[in-house]
Amino acid sequence: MVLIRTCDLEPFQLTDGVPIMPTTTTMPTETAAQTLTDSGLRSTPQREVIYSILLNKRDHPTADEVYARVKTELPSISLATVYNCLETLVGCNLVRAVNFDREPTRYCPNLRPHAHFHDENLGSTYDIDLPPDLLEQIKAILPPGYNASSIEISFRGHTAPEAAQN
Amino acid sequence: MVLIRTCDLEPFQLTDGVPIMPTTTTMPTETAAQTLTDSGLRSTPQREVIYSILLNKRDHPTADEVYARVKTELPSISLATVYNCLETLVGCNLVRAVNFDREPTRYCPNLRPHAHFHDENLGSTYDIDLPPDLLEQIKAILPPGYNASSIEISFRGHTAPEAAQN
DNA sequence: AATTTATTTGGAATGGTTCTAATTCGCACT
DNA sequence: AGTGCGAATTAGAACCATTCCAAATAAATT
Ligand SMILES: [Mn+2]
Ligand SMILES: [Mn+2]
Ligand SMILES: [Zn+2]
Ligand SMILES: [Zn+2]
Repeated sequence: MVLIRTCDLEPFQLTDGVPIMPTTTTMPTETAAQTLTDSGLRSTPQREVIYSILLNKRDHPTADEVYARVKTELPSISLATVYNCLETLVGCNLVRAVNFDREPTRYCPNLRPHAHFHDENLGSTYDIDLPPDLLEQIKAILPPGYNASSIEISFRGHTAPEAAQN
Repeated sequence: MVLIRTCDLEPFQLTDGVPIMPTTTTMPTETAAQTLTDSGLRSTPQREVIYSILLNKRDHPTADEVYARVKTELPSISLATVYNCLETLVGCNLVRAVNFDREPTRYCPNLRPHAHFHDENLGSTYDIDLPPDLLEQIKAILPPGYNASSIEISFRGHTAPEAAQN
């Protein structure tokens, strides 16, 4: 894995030549470290590694799954720190928390407006891109006086085997 | 409160002259007892009272809130039974479980397709009716091979004081 | 280097929900 | 109406994802 930098601002990680970067509407203009310090927080190895783990495998892992993955890089990290870091990353809008019913919270670095599809057979979660016009239509069903700060759309169901997923 | 019966099939509860009934697209054709026995389950006082409590005050109560309300009618009921009954009512599609992030599950007797708005100030939850065509448009964003068995749409935000709620 | 403040850490606590095993109930069949 | 049997209720224990706590460590500031 190699760190590259585009525009002298954005450090992206290369794995097998595939650039890994946060999925934003526009190109990201800040590194995670920048976003953290901009929010008055410190850039720590734990936060950076956890963020990179979310970027590298976007399968919406739970805190436990993140814990298992980060331990290979930071063997002495604690589960409490994983929770703390994930909360911090969510707090500065680098990551989104995704919930399905009462299952453990999952974490997603995709910052574009998108819905989630949860395959009940596989337990897998997929991103479904949300057309901007549809998002507007959905917001439009709210009666006057209802001011939404966030919208969440989630599907449950099954995926056909031929719909090849990552 | 008076129990009335229309069509010799549907027992509705009258509170101050206002008929209380499940909110379905069409008029309900079965009583709760019917739906239960049709599902091979028994109609018990606990199940009936809990269902009537959900119909009478549609504020999306939690299991604890249902417990507090049902105790006035069935003082010896247990919290475990409240959970059991709610699960049973959800299982035979008389009631829907509604989740906001990791908050306690709430329960809703509105069976029409609708979204939920959660007021973060008041902690209140409101039903937002969902136009059928919009529901179709939302389903249409799924790639081929993704078969959704349920869709959930939830808003978080604040309501203006003049948007008078129940 | 010393001080200050933020972060990490292990372990305990929390709280909504589920599980367990005993009791009670509803219902079908005498 | 009484009996038997499976279903439902009950109290309390257990579960488990998450949060809290207080001590240790690390990062920034002086
Ligand atoms: Mn699942
Ligand atoms: Mn709330
Ligand atoms: Zn996602
Ligand atoms: Zn509802």
